[in-house]
Amino acid sequence: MTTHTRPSRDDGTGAPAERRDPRLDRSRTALLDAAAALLSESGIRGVTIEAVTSRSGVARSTLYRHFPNSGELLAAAFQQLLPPIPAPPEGGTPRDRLLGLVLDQAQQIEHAPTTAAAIWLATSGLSAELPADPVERTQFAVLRQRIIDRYRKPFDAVLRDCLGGVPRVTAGDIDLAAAQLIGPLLFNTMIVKRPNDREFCTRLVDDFLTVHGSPTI
Amino acid sequence: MTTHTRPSRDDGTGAPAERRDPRLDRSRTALLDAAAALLSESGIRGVTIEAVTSRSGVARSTLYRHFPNSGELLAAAFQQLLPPIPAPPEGGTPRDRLLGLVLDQAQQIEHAPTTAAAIWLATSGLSAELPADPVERTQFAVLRQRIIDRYRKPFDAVLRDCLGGVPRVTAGDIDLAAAQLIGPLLFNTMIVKRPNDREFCTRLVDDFLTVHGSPTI
Amino acid sequence: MTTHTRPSRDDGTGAPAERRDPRLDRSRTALLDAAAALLSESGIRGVTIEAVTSRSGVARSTLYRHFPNSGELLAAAFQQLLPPIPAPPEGGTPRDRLLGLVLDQAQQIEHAPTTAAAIWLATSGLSAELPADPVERTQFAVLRQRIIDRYRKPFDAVLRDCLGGVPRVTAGDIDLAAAQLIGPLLFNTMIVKRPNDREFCTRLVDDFLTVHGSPTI
Amino acid sequence: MTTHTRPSRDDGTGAPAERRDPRLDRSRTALLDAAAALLSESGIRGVTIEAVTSRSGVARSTLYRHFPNSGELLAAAFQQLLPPIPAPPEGGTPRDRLLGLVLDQAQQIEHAPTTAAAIWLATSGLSAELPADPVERTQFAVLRQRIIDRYRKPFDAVLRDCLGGVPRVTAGDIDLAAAQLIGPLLFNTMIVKRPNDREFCTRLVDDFLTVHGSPTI
DNA sequence: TCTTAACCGAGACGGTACGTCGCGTCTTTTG
DNA sequence: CAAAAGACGCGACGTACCGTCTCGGTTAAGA
Repeated sequence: MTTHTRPSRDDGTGAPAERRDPRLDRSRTALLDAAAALLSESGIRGVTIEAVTSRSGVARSTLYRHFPNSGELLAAAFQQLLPPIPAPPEGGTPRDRLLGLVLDQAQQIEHAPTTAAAIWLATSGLSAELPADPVERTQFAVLRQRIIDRYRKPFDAVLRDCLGGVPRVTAGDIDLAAAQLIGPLLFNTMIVKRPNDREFCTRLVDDFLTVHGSPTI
Repeated sequence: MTTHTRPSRDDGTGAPAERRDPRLDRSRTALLDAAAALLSESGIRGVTIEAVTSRSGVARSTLYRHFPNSGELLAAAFQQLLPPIPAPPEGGTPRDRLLGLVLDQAQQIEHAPTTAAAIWLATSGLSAELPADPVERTQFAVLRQRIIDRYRKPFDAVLRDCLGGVPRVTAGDIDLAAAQLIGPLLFNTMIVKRPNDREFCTRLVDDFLTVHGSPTI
Repeated sequence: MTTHTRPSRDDGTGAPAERRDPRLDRSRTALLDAAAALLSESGIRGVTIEAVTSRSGVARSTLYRHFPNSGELLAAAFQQLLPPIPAPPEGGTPRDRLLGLVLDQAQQIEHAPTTAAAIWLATSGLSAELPADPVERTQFAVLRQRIIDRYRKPFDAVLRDCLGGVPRVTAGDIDLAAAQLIGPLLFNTMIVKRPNDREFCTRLVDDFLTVHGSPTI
Repeated sequence: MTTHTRPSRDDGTGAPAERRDPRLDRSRTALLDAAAALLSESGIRGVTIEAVTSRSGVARSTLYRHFPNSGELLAAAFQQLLPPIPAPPEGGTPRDRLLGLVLDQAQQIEHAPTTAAAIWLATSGLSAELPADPVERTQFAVLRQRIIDRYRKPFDAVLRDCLGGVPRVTAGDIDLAAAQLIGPLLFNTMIVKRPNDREFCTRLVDDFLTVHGSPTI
């Protein structure tokens, strides 16, 4: 089990971590470590309150002081397991960079926790009630944003770069590109259970460029 | 609540329904009706063994004679709720037909039970153990196939038709088309929570044709 | 630990015990045995749901099918421990019989479970909310009645006998006698923590007879 | 809610209250006020550590500096709520004075906190472990003494007075009188849940005098 | 007057017990 | 003899208090 997010005082709320009771961090870290370990070992079903508390040595009541329910705990555990967003490929032709990007994403989708998190988020939205208040940044919401960023961020960089010559690259352009390039990977993985091999990815990129590629790229 | 699948003796196992105790059908139908009703009323979380039995008046033990566990019951309930696969659009230019197809799918993804089922299937694959035996055609497997068909079948018809002039339309071609046209819809719905409006769908189809459209179409 | 109430199908509700699932009796008996044992070993505080279930091997949920809460369980455990109402003394002069009666009661009050039960009942009336519905014969109510009977029954027999010549012995007479003869014992035990020795009891009886004794007795 | 005991520096330990940090008194008073208020509002069950601290604004740790556990706090709260011992009736015939006394006590037993305290004390003796060390004058012990005094003191005064002519009135005589006159009231209240009306009290006194009354009284 | 030690609020922490819900297995009784 | 009825063991949930503890911040008392 490898945890990708370094332990941090920041609890994802963006609040400045001025002076806090250090015990809060201690117990929170212990909880997240245990939860993440259980998650990667036994899957979603393994992340029970009982298992997490007994493994971490943290008391039940303390757990509930950090997370309002088991869903939030799971969301936090997923965050713990998400690998950092890979740096977008920098050198080479625009085609190379786009291809690198798509291959990166394909690999991430292969990576269990990432997809699991994405799908779990979607499921939760259907089966359970979401926290309505958008202000309250729950772990659930944080996780959602991280998942989106994971798809979105690399495109921001590369596309903004590749289409640099073009006056305006709107957000809509990027959204469309992400949908067209990542969506098919998702479809393969989720629905038809087919692997995203290099050939498939190349095809996606080339088709994309056929349509959107300005002569300059 | 509307049930889309007519009550049938066929339990999805493909077994010939020759001579069976009629009581078996009675209780099975009652269970499925109750489960489907609960599913559409209260969502996945509402489909509990207790709720289904008490609502259907069928005994617990009888339920377990039909479904090995609550997951299978849920899968069956989803099937009950899935609308029939829409007939692929027939008239018009290939572009019109493709667009009709994509709009259909966009609408289906909007339709809660369908997406819910798809996502739940994906989640289950992650969190729970799947029935390993591929021979045993569980309701789970049946549901998976129906979901796939739902995406795949219409493309079979339309593409095979549109590209009729071309010597070979391989299965791979169809898979690619489905991935490129449906994947983005899925991405929008699941990840970024954006609606699939008509403009977006049109764009997908046009881009697809720009690349794959032979002069004939 | 000795249990004074024989195991019985009757659960105190007075319902005829026609044909019942024998498992109900099995688990109920196991629960009551465990609870009574814990009660006599560790006192009221020892009768926790956890302790009772783990000791009896009966599941939590089963316990709650028999007793709506831990209070009712405790009440039932007390019943289990109450010794049977002693047969009122029969031979001898009225004075002898009354004295025997009072000595009996003094001894009972010495007997921990009986007093504990009585006092616990009183406490519950103060600290917790009693089941309001008098129809619903909870274990709590049953226990209360048994405690009252324990004081009242022997007097019924003896007084009715002693004052036999007198045309009417009203319920009020018996109530008064019980209060005057048992009350002081209670006072000694509860408030001033003094023992009820033979001398004290004799004194009570003699004083009582001085006042109420007709020439005939 | 009326508190019968004036706020005092004396914490019942008998220690001389020479020079003390005034903050100690401040927090102690706040705690007792809150505890007494909660007790009279919500009964014994309402006097929790959390409720008392949050209501009084006193910190948990401060509370535990004053009271070793929640039982002691409750005992102190009871003391706070006990009305002062009523002055024994002075004028009139001995019979009048005795009757006044008994009616007073009957009324006190009606008064919730007093009985509650008495019964709670009795219960605690059964269910929990008492502080073994007799030297340490806990609030618990103090409360016990106050409850006893409450029954005993008035009798001391009246009986010593009434039987003044008689050479010796022993402590035993007074104990007996208290038991015979108060015990029945207790019995009525605790066991048979019957009210102590004036007729009953009169009867008790008259019977008592029939036996113990010298010709002079 | 200025320290400095006691006292304080706030509340995190490990525990124990509660009462609830859902599962999948099983027995008993009935139509 | 199969279906209903539902008891049963199990395991997880979220809540409520307890008594201990660690924090800094204030404040009264002695230098």
